[in-house]
Order: sequence, then C-alpha cells, then structure tokens
Amino acid sequence: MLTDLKISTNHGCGECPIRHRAVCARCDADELEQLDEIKYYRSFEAGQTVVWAGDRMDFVGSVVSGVAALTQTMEDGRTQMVGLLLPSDFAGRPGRDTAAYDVVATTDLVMCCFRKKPFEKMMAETPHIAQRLLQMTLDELDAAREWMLVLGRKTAREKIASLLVIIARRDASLQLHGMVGELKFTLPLTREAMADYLGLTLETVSRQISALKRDKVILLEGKRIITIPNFTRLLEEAGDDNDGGMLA
Amino acid sequence: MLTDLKISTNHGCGECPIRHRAVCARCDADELEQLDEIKYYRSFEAGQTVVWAGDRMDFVGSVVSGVAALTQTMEDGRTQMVGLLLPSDFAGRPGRDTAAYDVVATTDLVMCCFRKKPFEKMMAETPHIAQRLLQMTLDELDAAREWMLVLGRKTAREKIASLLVIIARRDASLQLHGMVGELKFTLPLTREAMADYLGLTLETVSRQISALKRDKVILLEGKRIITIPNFTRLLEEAGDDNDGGMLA
DNA sequence: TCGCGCGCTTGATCTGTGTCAAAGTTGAAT
DNA sequence: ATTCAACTTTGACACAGATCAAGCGCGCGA
Repeated sequence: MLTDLKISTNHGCGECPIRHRAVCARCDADELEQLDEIKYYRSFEAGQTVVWAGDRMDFVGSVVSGVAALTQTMEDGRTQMVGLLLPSDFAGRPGRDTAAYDVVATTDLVMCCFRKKPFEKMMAETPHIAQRLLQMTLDELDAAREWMLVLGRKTAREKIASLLVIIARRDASLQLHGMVGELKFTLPLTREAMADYLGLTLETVSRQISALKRDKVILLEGKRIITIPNFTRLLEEAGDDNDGGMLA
Repeated sequence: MLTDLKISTNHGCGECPIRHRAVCARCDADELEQLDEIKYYRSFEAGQTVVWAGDRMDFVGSVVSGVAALTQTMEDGRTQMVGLLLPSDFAGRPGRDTAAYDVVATTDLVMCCFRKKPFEKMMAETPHIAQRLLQMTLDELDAAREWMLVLGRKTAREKIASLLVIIARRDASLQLHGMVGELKFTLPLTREAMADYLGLTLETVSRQISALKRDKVILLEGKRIITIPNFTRLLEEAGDDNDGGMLA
C-alpha cells in the first residue's frame, strides 16, 4: 500500500495524517500499483544538500520523515529559506527539469521519490493526479503568501511566534489531541535556520526566544524542546488572531 | 475566439503575449466553445475592491487590462501585498469557495471571469485545463518565493530595484524589443502600494526612488513614467545578477 | 576525565528604516 | 483661473534589529 506520497489517493482515511493538506479521494488500485513501480527511497543526513538550485532534478517526491528546507542564496551569501518541508510535504516541479532552489536536509531525512519522466506520463494519463497536485500547489502558494506577510510586516517577536505556531500545528505528535492544553514539541531547526526562514539574524532569534521564555509564552527544556502552555497566547503574540477556527 | 484567458489553449501563438507564463498547447475547438459559454467580463475603477478576504468567491478569472493587487491585512492595519496581477494573470482558487486575500484594483481594471461551478466541471472533464492551471500555479509559487527573498533579505534600495525589474519585464509595450536599449514604462502603482508590496513605508519608497534618480539608475518624467537607461545596471542594483538569461 | 568545538546566549554599539511633521506638486472639479 | 484633495517629497529624530565581540554549556571523542 502506498501511503508515503499523499499524492496518491488513499482509500479510507485511517492512514492519512489529519493535515489540512491531506485531502483524500477515492482509491484506485491500478493507480497505486503504477506509482509503486516507479517509487524508491532516498536518505540524507542532517546538513546534506538534496539538490542545488539550477541543477537537473529528475525526480519528484515527498518527505517521509525529517525536515528539509528550500533556500535561495544571493551571491554575497545572504540566504532566505522559502519553504519548509515537513513529513508528507511534496517537493518537485512536474514539467520543469531544473530545481529552482537548494533543497537541504535540516535533520536526518527520508524521502519517497519518483522518477520524473514516468511520473509525468502517469500524470498525463491520470487526471486525478494533476488535480490533486494542483490542490497541493495552491496550498503551498497560500503558505508562501502567508509567509510574505510575516517577512514584510511582522516584528521579530511576532516572527518567532509565527514560526512556533506553524511547527506546533504540524508536529505529528500533536495531531491527535488538537491545539488545546499544554503542547510540547522539538524544534527541528537550528537558530541559524530559523533566522534564515524569518529574515533575521541568529542573534535576534536567540534574544527573542529568550524574551518569550522570560514572558512565560514558551517553556524551554534544553535548547530545542519547547512547551506552549497557552496556544491562544502564542497566537496573539504572532499577531495571528482571527484564526479561521484552526484552534479546535 | 477566446484569448482573454490564457488557460485556454490557443491555436497558433500569434495572439499569445510572449510571456513566460503563456505556454501554448494544441487548440481544442470544443473546449473553447465551452469556455466561451460561461465567460463574462467585469470592470472596476481604480481603488475598488474586487473581493474581500474570507468572502464567498464564486468565480475565477484573469486580468484583461489594468492591475490588481492581492493584499493581506492584520487587525492593526498593517498590510502586505502578496501578489500583483498584471494582464493575463489568473485569479481564483478552483476547489475553494472563499477568497484568501483581498483583491483590489490599483488601476482601472477589466477582468474576464468564469463562474466557478461550471469552470470546475470543465476542469474535471478536460485534463488539459488542470494541467495548464498547475503550471500557472507553479509559476505563481516561484514568483511568491522569489518575493520572499526580496522581503526577507534585501535592502530598501534593492527592493525598489527588484520591483522595477518585475514591472519592466512584464510591461506589454516592452515585450517586442526585449530588454535592451532604453526602456520606458508607466508605474501602475502609487508609492503606498509599492510600500505595501515591498514591506516598507511610503516615505522610504519615496526616498529610495529619489536616490535611484539622483544616481542615474532611473529617469523620471512626472512621478509615474520611468525610463531605465541601462537595464543591466538596474539588475545589479536589485542584487539580481546571475539572471538565467532573461536579458535577451 | 578532560578538552574541544559547535551551537547558543548575552552585551555594547551602530545603522537603516520607521515615525512624525511640514511643505511641495499635480490634476480634477468648481 | 482657483481651490482642493490626493499624492509625493523632504527633514529631523527615534528605535528595532544588525553587527561585532565575548563567553557559556553541552555532547563527543580521546
């Protein structure tokens, strides 16, 4: 059974992580078999680069476990993370043959990959897949645009809070009990990676995390394990009130 | 003949603006007729809101003439433009029924619209359209991510230069002679709209435009008509060197 | 057990951009 | 022609976050 790639249409939702990106449709056995034939796995260690911007990228795939970052770099070295790939997220560009950004493993990483050619052939034959991919891409676009607001208009403190909200929402261990009560999760990013995502320096990230700790918005065990005693409070800190009911 | 919406597959490229988004495929007469039946036009005056974020949006469409902005606003009034819709750009979210952002006409605007229901029905029946829409959405995603680098890591001067590059590239009057020689175009945005797009204040926008004028990177006639004597120079100012050959 | 290095924190200072304020320009309506 | 409002420019000053610099702490290999 092919559950690694959420492009595939899963039969019955038991195996779909309850994420807003995972919209399930009817199961088509032939389709699954076809996908199974061309899929394979790749593993990466933390810090390894999966592909370089501009390089040929002859596969598409999704994250099985771990975290990857999409980053863009200017010649003088300034870098901006433009996407964070958590488990079940899709990477790749059907129809293009080069990567637009660097893809870097920020933790140990396993990806489920498909050679691009056969994948595209399947896409042409199976309308479902293009439609599913369109929905996923629209979600990505929404996320990117939400992040534009973060980058363009939020203060450093709001930026940190916004990042914590995103990670808390997506952390697998939290999917079950929803966003109520005490939430605890592990930050899958270094302070530097956070800075690159937020358009800040790592010093500012560090200071703001200290400030949020001081103000009891978050609790820290070590440097990476975070507890959110009051998620609503965190949302306020993110400037993200009217939240479309994602709280429940 | 349906040329307003570049979703439709045009037969022969004579009528396609030579834009990177306009990838032409085979023409399908039935398809065009179907689209024609459900399309209609809407006009807006500069400043009018096309849809409000969160409102029901029961159409999709594309810009025929004029410019529209997608904007997000926080409760305290901070706003960020998250997309700029120039002629031939697509707006709308097949599969969703509410708008994610405000859509505002920044100039007088004409849109070519399709009621969403029949459009979605067609999409389900005509694989071509979903695939075409996927390509367009991937382009949008690339543009949004490029903009994340602008917002997160560029200086005010680089931001202004980056915006001018984008507008110069897309300005219809320039499509013919490419990006060489003197380029002249009209800014379709107020200083405030530019500020909202760039994550700056309007004062900073004004100062940086004055500085670019002083340094002869741009020439101004009035406040809106801009001449670029040397496009390569502008690219350098944007921090956008290695440019993937878009110069030719 | 020690020491070394990497990731992180904290402090002092600097600077780019925001804020507040005033005045200039332009085009459209009277 | 005059006036008015919207848009823009410019100046003075303030401040959030960057930069430069030092030191901490924890895990890992010797």
